[in-house]
Amino acid sequence: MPSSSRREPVMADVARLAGVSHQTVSRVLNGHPNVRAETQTRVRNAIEELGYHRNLSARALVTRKTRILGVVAFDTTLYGPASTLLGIEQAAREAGYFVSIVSLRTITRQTVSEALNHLAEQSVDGVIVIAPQRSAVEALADLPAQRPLVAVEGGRANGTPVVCVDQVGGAYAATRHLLDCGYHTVHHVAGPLDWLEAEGRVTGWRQALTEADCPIPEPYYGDWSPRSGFEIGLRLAADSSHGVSAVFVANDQMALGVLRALAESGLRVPEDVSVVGFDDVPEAEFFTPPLTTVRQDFTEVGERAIQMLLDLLAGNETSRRDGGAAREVVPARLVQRMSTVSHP
Amino acid sequence: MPSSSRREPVMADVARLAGVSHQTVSRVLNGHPNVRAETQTRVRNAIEELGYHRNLSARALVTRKTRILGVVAFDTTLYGPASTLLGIEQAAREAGYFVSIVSLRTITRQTVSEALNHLAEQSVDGVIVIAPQRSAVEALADLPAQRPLVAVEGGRANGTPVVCVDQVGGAYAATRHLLDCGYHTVHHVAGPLDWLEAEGRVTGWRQALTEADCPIPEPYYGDWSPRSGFEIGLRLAADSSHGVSAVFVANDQMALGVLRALAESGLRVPEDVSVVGFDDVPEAEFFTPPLTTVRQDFTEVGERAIQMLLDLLAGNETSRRDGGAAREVVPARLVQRMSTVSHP
DNA sequence: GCCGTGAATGTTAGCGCTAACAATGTTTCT
DNA sequence: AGAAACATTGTTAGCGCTAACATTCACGGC
Repeated sequence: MPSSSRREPVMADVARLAGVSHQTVSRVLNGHPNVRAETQTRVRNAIEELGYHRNLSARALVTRKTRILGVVAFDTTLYGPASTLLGIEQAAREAGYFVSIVSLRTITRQTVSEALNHLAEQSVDGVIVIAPQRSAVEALADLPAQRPLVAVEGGRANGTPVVCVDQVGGAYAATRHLLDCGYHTVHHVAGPLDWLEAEGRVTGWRQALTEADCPIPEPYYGDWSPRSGFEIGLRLAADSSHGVSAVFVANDQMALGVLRALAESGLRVPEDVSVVGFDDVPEAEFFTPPLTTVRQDFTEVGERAIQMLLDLLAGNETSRRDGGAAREVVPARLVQRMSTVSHP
Repeated sequence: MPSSSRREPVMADVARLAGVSHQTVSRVLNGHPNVRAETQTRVRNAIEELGYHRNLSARALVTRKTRILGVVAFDTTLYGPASTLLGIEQAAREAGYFVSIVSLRTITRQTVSEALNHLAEQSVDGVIVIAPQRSAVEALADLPAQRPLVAVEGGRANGTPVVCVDQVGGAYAATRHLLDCGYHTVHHVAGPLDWLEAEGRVTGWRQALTEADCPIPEPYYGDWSPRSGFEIGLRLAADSSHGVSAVFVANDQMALGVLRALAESGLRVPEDVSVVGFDDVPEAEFFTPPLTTVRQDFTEVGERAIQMLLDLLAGNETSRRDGGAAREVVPARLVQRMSTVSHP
């Protein structure tokens, strides 16, 4: 079987077959302008015939560009990060880049730094960090920024460009919606405060209450898990005698736990308590009852992050770390379902 | 700022600083045995001092190994694929490999083939395909297998090594559990039949019923989404007059829809109908009621897949496509919660 | 004391590609 | 017509690394 033992064809093989120099093959491959149409065809046919494809290592060695983008992500089993990652990967591939991922189990300065080193080893052309926690942001701030970098949900530490969802606006809309339902105030089940998303949602919630001149109850703090939502839900139920009747929960998973706790405590949603979540996971529509929540367009976030990173690469580092770092905000919008109802 | 304009250090720089040849540096880096301890230290110090790290493109060019593994995945926003991907990535990184992913929106022969081409362009050392659909398996079978490949949930088409969860056993356990609760038979809400997982679960369910000599009702077919579960749930509720009272649903998302539909139809779970799901997503514990389901250890699957692929790479293609392709089966286990109850 | 052995290091030759320059033809302008 | 411009192709020199071979030195057996 000679064909299987033959080595992969290289540019010189194509050149020989097409009767040109290897440089001409390179020119065809790279779309250089000054190649005769007839020569192009001959080269392309030879490429086709041999099943040739470029050796990217050799190319990267001389161009100093790997066309690999690195992504650092945290807890990719959650709907949000997973969707963002998907958007990133598809946009990157579309643009002719490869995506190398590093998933973190925990976010600390050290793990973030290790992840970036791992990607640096690979000489990625640029990095996207899905960095929802304050510690990640700090880790980024500390690190020498040798390489184009875009943060997703990352705050604006040290002038890193950022793409994020309008957490404040989404939370404001959720809270406003509950106030519009006729409640005197809205309780809040927040996420862990070292998460920027949690903080933004607290801010939006508080802002809506302040504007409407409502009392601002102490928020409850969960850890995003259904379990924490459940436990807080039990406390909410106990407190409901003294007026808990509208709750804005910082994510859908905790909202699920809250719903469950309220049900177990004999409270009906939305008749006794109205609940709003955040994320709009695919399941939210089928909770009991279907959850009114705030939709985030994660795919859009991923696409914009890649776009920003590509701009950075094209602009050859221009406008980076010049104090005027870009910040793109993707809007969030309320999706009304059945866990909220107008209240007399 | 001279330090910022200075180019990245290369092996020769390290060699100069350590007073050795570049080859000795290479030997230290690659753990060759015959280097004096004192020399090693000098080299390592020089590496440290310069912040040197190898240029992997140059290395790959000569070794013909990129140390990149490719992963082709489908719908990574689902809990299962996302978890598997996570396990794969972490195990690969542990082993000193990089992971390049390609996410597919749809699985067809063409998209799978394109994804593999994309990875081939990058000269990945090996590929893992998370290939839960029959069409993916067929696409793999068609493709020239130039490169070590492991399939996850992929059937055993054409002798590709496979890692998968014991779908049949899990479904059997779920069905058996419902029979043990005292039901005369168990209805099944299946996934789309071109998914191997759906097929395996149907098989396990049917097997348990056959063994117990129970009537085998026609399964309902959904598309994994909560919505399809909901719609089927409404039909189940309508049918419940003639005896639907135990349901095994092929995944937790559809089970959620079923629960919702039953509740809307005024049927209580588990008093009127018992329901078992499949997957054990983190939310399952907080459904209304908490869902009895079958847990799959996706992380384990990912780790084993990497292990298998590394073995393949180490064994230098041995034992590949020799008819005796490996097949590892990861057990699934029933998690009892509150959506099932013993029935008189 | 001489030689074989092996440990420790250095030297050389590419891997396959692109950038830079060189060498041709082919227009086009004056 | 001659020169200047341009289009088209070829030639050469590395990019930074590892494999293979070459060299040096120390040591033990005879």
